[in-house]
Amino acid sequence: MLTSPHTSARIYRVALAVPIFSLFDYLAPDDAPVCLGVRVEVPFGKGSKIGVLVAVAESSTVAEAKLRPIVRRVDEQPVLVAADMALLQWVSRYYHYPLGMVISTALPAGLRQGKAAVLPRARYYALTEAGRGFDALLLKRAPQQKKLVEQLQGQDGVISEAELALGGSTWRAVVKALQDKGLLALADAPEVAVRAFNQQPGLACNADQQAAITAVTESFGQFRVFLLDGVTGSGKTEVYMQLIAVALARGLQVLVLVPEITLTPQLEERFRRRFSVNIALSHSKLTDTQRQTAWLQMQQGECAILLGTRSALFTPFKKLGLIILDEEHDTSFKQQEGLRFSARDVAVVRGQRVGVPVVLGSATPALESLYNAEAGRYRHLRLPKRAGEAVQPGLQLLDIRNQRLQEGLSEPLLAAIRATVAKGEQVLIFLNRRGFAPTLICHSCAWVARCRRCEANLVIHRHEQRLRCHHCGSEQALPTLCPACKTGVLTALGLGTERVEQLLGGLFADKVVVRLDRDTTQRKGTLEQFLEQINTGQADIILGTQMLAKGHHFANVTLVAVLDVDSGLFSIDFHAAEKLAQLLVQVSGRAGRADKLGKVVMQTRRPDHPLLLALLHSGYHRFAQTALAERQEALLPPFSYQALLRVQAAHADAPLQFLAAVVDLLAEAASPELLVLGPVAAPMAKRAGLFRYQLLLQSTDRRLLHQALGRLVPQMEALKSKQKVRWSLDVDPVDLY
DNA sequence: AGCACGCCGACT
DNA sequence: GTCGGCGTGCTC
Repeated sequence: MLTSPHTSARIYRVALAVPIFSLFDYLAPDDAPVCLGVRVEVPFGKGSKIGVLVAVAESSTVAEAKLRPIVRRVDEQPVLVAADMALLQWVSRYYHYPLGMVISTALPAGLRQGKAAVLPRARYYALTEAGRGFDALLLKRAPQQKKLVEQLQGQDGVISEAELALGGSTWRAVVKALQDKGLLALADAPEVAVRAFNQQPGLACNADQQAAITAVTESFGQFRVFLLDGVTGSGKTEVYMQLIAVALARGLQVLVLVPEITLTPQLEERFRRRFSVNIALSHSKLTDTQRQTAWLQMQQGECAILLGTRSALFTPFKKLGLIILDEEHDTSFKQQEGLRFSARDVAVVRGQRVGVPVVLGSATPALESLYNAEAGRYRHLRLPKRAGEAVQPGLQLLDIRNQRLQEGLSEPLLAAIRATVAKGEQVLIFLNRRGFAPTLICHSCAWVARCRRCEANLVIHRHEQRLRCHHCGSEQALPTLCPACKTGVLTALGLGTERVEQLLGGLFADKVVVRLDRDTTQRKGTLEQFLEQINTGQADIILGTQMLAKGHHFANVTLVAVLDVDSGLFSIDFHAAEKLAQLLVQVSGRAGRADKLGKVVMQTRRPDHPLLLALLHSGYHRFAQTALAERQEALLPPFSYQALLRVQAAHADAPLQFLAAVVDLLAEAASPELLVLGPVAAPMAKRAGLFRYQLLLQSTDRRLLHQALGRLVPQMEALKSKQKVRWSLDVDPVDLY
């Protein structure tokens, strides 16, 4: 026999969304032309699944009897072209995550399920031959028709229904009338619908902004990373918009990534006012259909700008020309479960592969970005001046040792609040802990309310009269009597936003106190309502958590208070200092807009702490230098590379057994350049009923680390002790918890 | 990840 | 007697 069935059959290699590090082989239909990147439906176990065809082979290592034919080919055209697929394959290798799972995070839900990859038909109109030569003055009695004809004559192109709708609600009648006159007709979709007509002129830029715009513009058409390092209010957004204008004028699409959904409406509004092109949005608050539409619009070139969060990074583009990533230091760009990718890092890789400039913007760049800029890998563009009249607010430390505190607020701070609201100005108070108090303790027997499933205390939510675990979500009614000794008085220990709100409400009874945290903004639209209330001056004191620090500008805030700086100073995670510094600077950026001088007060028991002093006296960049020097000394990232192996199991000893086996495996391929730290119990050793341990791998040689991981992953898959645990690998972790 | 099979508790 | 709990095993 010259050919065995094994080698004569054509094999499709298909990526499926299952947590297995291999492709699945199927018998290909022998007549069909091969087209990589199309979706196929394949039999899988009892049922069937949708996967993506990633390779074709002549033979398979899978036993012949196991091979089954595909059910059907879903797409005519690939949903992912070679370049998209290459990026996803890189992501799969770098994060050591199965390709099928990577693809599944890149595809919108509908496409994952096998729905047709078709856009709701968008219709376009263009002038007819007669229309192009028509004297528009003859339409002077129909001003809207005249306007449209002139507009289209001026730009010599097509216009979409969406674009027409921007011109007013009567567009259908206008189009109908012009069609009846033979001046306008349906047209084909344009190649790339990114014409920036009706673009509003940009604002005047200062020299620094202009230099940044010029530098990036000169890099169009080639890969280069720019770190746009500009203090709050220095006009980064204007730089983005002028760069977008350049891209649009060249018929290129732009990807804009922001860390949080709350930031998209503001940016979207500014973009829409400036550019009358189609802008697609992609973030988790949209429906699956909306996200899929955005995805297909970008892929097919129907939209010029995509504005989105982390997951929008994988959207395929027809003609990508520029990537902008705002607030690049923000850790929301790092996905914290499943495929733990950094949208910032992958954006840089994407820019490199496609050959386009990548702009990373921040007032407080991540230490690794500053390091990359210093090393010459990124071009450092500085915007040191605030645009307009605004003055950088003054940071000041308030030593609260030996001070009498009322619910965590010192007397000098209360006096400052009093003085500020008396002037009719607003106060922003920042406390990164929601709920009423983090601990409920019995005054007589010292019983503490603990979560049964986690190694954590339950948080008191007094308004709802509940105890809640902020780690697993379990909750119960707030007891009135100590469950242990049945006699003691239960006392609330510590500070949460709810408690501070209550104090302020009492002390400033004639003022409006607004609390902004996950508990008060749960319902859709409430955040927007609060922000509106604040911006129209109907709030005097604004109190809240993290969410206050991001992106919002409060024009009338002249005093910002940070209540618990110290909790950020003493952490086992070496990232904590950097995050605290960024937070303080970002928070301070919310104060002192326009003509009003702002002040930022930080309560601390460590007024001599070097980090606080560096930040206070020399600013963020000097702090960053100091912190980078410390990291270099300790060979921590960015001077080394890390991967964290997290393991959890229902049984207490299973994770350690597994990790002991992993350590043995690593020892076989021992290298002095590869540090194996651990295994240790996770900082929260039990969470949601599962016992957690971790192992940290570190090396100054990135290639070496990834080689070790590449060997380790299949070995871990083969371990017998694997069956009792769940493990996940976090490459470049930003959170060592 | 799903989705089966498979052996031990509280219910009609 | 069975409905169903989630342990573990497999998917080309």
